[in-house]
Amino acid sequence: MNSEEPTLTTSKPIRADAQRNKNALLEAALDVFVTLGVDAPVREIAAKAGVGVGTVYRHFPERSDLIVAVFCREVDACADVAFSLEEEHSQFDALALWMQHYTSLIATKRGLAPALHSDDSAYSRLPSYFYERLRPALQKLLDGAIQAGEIRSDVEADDLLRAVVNLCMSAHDEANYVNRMVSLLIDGLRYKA
Amino acid sequence: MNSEEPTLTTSKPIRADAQRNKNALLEAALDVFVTLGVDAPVREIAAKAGVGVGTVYRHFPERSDLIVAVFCREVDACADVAFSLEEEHSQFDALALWMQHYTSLIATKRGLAPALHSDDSAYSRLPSYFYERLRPALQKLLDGAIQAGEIRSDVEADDLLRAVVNLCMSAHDEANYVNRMVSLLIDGLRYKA
DNA sequence: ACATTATATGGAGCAAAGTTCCGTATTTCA
DNA sequence: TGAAATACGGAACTTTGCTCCATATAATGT
Repeated sequence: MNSEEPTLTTSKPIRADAQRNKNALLEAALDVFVTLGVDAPVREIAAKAGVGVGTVYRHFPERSDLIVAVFCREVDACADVAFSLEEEHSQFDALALWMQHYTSLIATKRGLAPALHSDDSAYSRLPSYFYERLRPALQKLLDGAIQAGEIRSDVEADDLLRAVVNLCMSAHDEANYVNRMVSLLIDGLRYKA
Repeated sequence: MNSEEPTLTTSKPIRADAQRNKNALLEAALDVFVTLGVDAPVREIAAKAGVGVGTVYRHFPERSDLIVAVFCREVDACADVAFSLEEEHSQFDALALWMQHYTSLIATKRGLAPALHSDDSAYSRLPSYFYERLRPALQKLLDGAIQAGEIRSDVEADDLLRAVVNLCMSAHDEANYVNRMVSLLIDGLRYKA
């Protein structure tokens, strides 16, 4: 839905070049994380974004802040997809397609699932952001499908979100396994439609 | 059960001081891991064991080998406890006490649960060791309690082992929560004794 | 007991990666 | 256009995994 600076408490106007660099950094980081994993060196990301390391640390005081920012951005995008899917598909299809989309988010971004369960305080705000952003999106799809009589009504959004995270946690690189299990979950929703 | 050098393929006899240092290292590492976490610097462990870093790397070519060795040792100890408990308690009590012991193993050793689910190839041999060592121990206790008519008979050892790992994964530092859930699991076993 | 040899040790030093600092460059605004 | 505010780059510092090798220690045969 929204995409730009969410901070309504904008005390100071951000300089144009700073904003540009921040975006470039987020894009470069996503790219590098997918390729090299979240443990990729900061210098690598800085180089890919065409900035110096100093710039990275101005925007993201530490490594983990950059990781969190990238993940939050992806979570936002994933949540937003729910609304566009709902406009272009039947209730159930929208739900099924979203679950697929969500699953690939978790499966593709190595390090997201671990970060969600990390005891490192640097990642402590991730879980709440994650669930509070995605829960309403999925809930909306579930409600729609329930209203349409396409799925059962006793399923919690959180349970589904967690289930996928957990499945991906213990099944690295086994995309087929994960897809099979997620399909099974979705089919389970239709039981006693 | 066993405790000493398990390698039957002992090609060369190990020098006495080497063995001593290796043990000191394992002990120091466990200590440091519990205090500082598994990310503690190697130098710290070497210092605590009273050896140089070179010695650490002779015995454990890389950091992760030391971590794995420490965890395997703990797993061995935990499996062994099953037998002594069985001798001194009723079947059900032995089972309950062991589950408690096992739970604290997982909950206390930060980094064990994550390592079990890590996609880092350095930890790839941990999961199989873990389950293959603990499954028989728990199975024995379960069978005993089943024979005594104290618990139901349709529960898999693996399921219980995994359940505790998963519970601890998503509940850092919430010992109370974990204990409550594990108690619930154990009570569940008695349902329809 | 001692010499010989195989093995193990310690810790300086190297390399990689996170983070800081500050002189310089760019943007903003009047 | 000029001054003030802000941001930038990247050298340098720190931490940490790991290697190397001159030295020390244990095992073994005499």
